[in-house]
Amino acid sequence: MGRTPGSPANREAILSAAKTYFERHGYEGSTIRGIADAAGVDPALLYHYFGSKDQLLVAALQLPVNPRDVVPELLAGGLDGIGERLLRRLLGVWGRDWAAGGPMIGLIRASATHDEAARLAREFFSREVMGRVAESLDMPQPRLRAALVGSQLMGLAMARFVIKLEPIASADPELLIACYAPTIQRYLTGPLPSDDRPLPPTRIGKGGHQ
Amino acid sequence: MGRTPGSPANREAILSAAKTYFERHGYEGSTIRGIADAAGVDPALLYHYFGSKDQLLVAALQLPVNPRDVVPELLAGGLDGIGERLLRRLLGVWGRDWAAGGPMIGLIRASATHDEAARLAREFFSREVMGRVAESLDMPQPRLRAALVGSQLMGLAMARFVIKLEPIASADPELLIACYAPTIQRYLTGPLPSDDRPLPPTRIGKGGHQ
DNA sequence: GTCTATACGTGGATAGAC
DNA sequence: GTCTATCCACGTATAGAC
Repeated sequence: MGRTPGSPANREAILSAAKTYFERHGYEGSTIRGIADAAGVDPALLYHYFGSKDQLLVAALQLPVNPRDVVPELLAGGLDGIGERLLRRLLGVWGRDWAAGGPMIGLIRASATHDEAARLAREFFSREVMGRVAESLDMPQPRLRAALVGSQLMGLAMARFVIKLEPIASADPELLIACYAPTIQRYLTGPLPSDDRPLPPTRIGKGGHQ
Repeated sequence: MGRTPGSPANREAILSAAKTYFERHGYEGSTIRGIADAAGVDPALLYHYFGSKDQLLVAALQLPVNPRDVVPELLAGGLDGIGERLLRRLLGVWGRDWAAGGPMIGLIRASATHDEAARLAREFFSREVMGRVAESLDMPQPRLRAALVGSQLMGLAMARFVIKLEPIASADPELLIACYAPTIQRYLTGPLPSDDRPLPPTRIGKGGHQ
């Protein structure tokens, strides 16, 4: 997608600093001045490049990998063991501690206090992730399934990186994979309750598309 | 435990307002002035009663039900169907929308940006919840099990109340119970990976107590 | 117990020189 | 493109009158 307008010396530094800053402190906890300091540039530059704190947030939280590519790639391997592959991939991206590259953590953190970040996360999840899954997953109620998966992954992220709940926080990735894979697998391919009994008027999975 | 010192007219109003305020806006998003306004009192009163914003937070986030009582109560019903009972109980407390009484949501929200809140959540979870579970649950690796449960519950809370991810956000509680109960049940009573293969030196469940 | 006034810092954002 | 200076709003917290 070409190059974003104006990518000289410091723009990347700002973006990189903003990424880890939002990741650790959330939205309100992050300050323009603080990010500027971390990037080693003048605060005014952030406005010059991004206009506002909000816009810096959305710029910083662009994911390094596009689910548009990843989701089909994971599904291409077949439904068997997809839970395990998904987890292994994700934990690889997140890293063990605060290695850069976990803007999703930043998004989660920011979502907790900042409404726009929550909206961002919601729309991203609904459109990019759940949409893709719904397209490719040959199962009833794909949106519900994707949301269930998302909820468990968010919980894992919270426990491991935000709350730092032991033993999850410092557990070996393989242990986490082994623990969570069956859950993810069931959410994606297992039986779901409303297969049996019809649902109250919450219109779920009705209409089939999206 | 008796009565906290100085419980006149407005103290309860402040506490109640602070509860819902932290619940919705997290820690940094909540302001002394805002809480005071919501409670209909003067900002200075908050300092008079609680001393600081931090102390107000810990006062406001005292859970209405004590896990010390709830955990044994749930376990008393036997291991069969404990996942479902746990979920039903929890969703009942949380309510459908922003009915007061969900300080746990506030704690989660605040934890995302405020380190002390995260520490609070961690210690509360480790000591109060996981400790109780470990005592009463006759299963190997009780701490890991409790943490897994916690992670899924946090994820559910995030999806339903913070990110508002559909269809989870507006789903009928019974649907959620049906979806999540098997997961919780497996985390509590199902087989866990490290029953088979020994773990890397992350010392989990080794030593047995706390 | 309750409120007014205020100190003091810090945050986001802008104007304009270089 | 980069930096200095600055505006202005709002945050926590305190002192002290009533």
